Amino acid sequence: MRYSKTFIPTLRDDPADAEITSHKLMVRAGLLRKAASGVYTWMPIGLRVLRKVENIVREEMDNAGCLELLMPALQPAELWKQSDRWFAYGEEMMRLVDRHQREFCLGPTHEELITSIAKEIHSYKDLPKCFYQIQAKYRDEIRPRFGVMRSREFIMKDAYSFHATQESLDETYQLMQKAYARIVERCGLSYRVVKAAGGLIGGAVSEEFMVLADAGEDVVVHCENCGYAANLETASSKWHASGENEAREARKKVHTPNKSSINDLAQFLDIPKTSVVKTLIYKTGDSTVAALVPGSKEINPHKLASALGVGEVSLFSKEDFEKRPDIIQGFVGPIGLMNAKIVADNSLRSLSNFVVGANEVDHHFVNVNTESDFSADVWADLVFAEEGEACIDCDHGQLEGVRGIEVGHIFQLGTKYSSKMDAKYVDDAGREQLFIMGCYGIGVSRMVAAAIEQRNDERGIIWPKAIAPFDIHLMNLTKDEAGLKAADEIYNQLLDKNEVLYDDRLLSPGIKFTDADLLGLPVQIIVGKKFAEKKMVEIKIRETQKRYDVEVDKLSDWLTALDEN
RNA sequence: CGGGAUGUGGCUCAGCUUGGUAGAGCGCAGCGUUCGGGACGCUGAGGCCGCCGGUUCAAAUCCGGCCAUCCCGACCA
Repeated sequence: MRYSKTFIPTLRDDPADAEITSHKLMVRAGLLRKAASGVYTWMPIGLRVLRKVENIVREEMDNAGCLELLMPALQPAELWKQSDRWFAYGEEMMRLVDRHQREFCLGPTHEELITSIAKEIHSYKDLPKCFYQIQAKYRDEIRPRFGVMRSREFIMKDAYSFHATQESLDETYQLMQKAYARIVERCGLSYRVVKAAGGLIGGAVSEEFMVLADAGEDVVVHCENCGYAANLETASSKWHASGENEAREARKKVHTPNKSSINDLAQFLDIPKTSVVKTLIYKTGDSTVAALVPGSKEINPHKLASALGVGEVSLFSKEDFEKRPDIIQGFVGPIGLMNAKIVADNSLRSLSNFVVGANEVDHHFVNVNTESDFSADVWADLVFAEEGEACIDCDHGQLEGVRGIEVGHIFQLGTKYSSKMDAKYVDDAGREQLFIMGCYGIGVSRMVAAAIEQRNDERGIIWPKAIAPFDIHLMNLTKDEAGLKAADEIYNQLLDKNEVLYDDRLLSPGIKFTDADLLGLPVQIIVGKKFAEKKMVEIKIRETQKRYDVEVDKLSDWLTALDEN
């Protein structure tokens, strides 16, 4: 492609509304333009990158035996009402009404639609089946952010598998896991696979593919020793509460004037923060939940929600406390608490003689012990794992935290959707059975941003070859006939084996160099003054900035050698 | 939705405190000189100062409302 014939509007300044590197570079290099918050145009050169990622994904899905189809983005409300997600999805769903007042949404995901299609699989003999599509998804994010990293319209590859048995699902799940690993590797990115929370999609087994980058919105907790890795939302650790093995003493109520914070209270009573147990009041639906965790640890609301088997919990607000005058903010405790489910962190089992609120202004109980003083309705791991704590799997490795960008997520769904939507096949005994399902998503547009986030320098983007918009950036710096002709010839030759961007513009060299580094194609070939003198061109490797002078005749050998290592 | 900030040619911004002629750099067009890391000179085009209303002889500037955009939190590919 001749530069003069394409359209790559590059910018000198960072756009004012971009915060992170990948977003700034995507706009500056002319890949992306904003239409509205979280809604973007993929410019010609950006689209080339997107298509390359799509094609890698497509190849790997096809190799894994998946079938590509294309479902509509526009979906009728009825389907979503069958699965109850018309309500559960809430504000995040883009909804619209047609001229006949029929309700629709723009699909945030396609479990319902694909399940309705899968109903045409009637026999176990036709299982398993895995379908996928690459298509725009719509989610009315509370806060779109960071360009296409978190946008409201984005390109996703979503796949859905249907099975007769759990074993079959396991097999496909493993296959998809391998395919996903290959996709991220082929895109040239370093990543980690982590245990994940199911979220709104649901399901018991779920893993995320995280591209490692400081600008990532997620924190990956991992163990260098055994390779354990999990999203901070679900990560667990081994840590020890103090006060184990102490002789249990009798509970006592003490006066603690204005000491409602953990810090103040620990100081006032002269005890470690681990011995103060905080009681946090949450609501979920109409019910009230009291969550007990050691004062030194942060509660993880995701874990609380899954311990309760609900989608979401929210902390009591001022208004909630006003409605429950029996719950006294700052002095809440499990003893004598009415009409609230008590969920306690597992660590409290090995903690004795701790402190809790007395449900009375300015009072706490000391020397509290589980079993003798109160009992929990649910025991669970409720706290965030922290850096430096011992690994839950191997016991002796230390946990570390790194930031990552979630580019893929795979789930085992079980019969969650097939049961709601009554999707069945007939088994070998002639009986109807619900499909067992899995689903597998890759953020294709996000992958592009993640790649830039991981690979850039102060000059611009450094594309991995597999997803670069072109392979070679050829530029002609000469103005004389001979140089022009030579550059044209080199361009035509290179086209046989490469995708070439040929900067044929009549501009000063500085502009061409700067644009080339900003665009970040892996290899630059420069036809300049050495051509007139010695019939030589210069090859520059974008990543290393290293330059090599090469005779024109040897150019193709050189490029072949470059490809091979 | 809560907290913070911003809106002025295509882009990045100044001007607003103290009301009175709309500015700079870059980009764009033309001419000339340059030509290996965003060259230079001259000339020129381009702006309902986010929108609506108010105050005033007079509003980019002061006041009110709305809208849009960005950042921090809950959401997630």
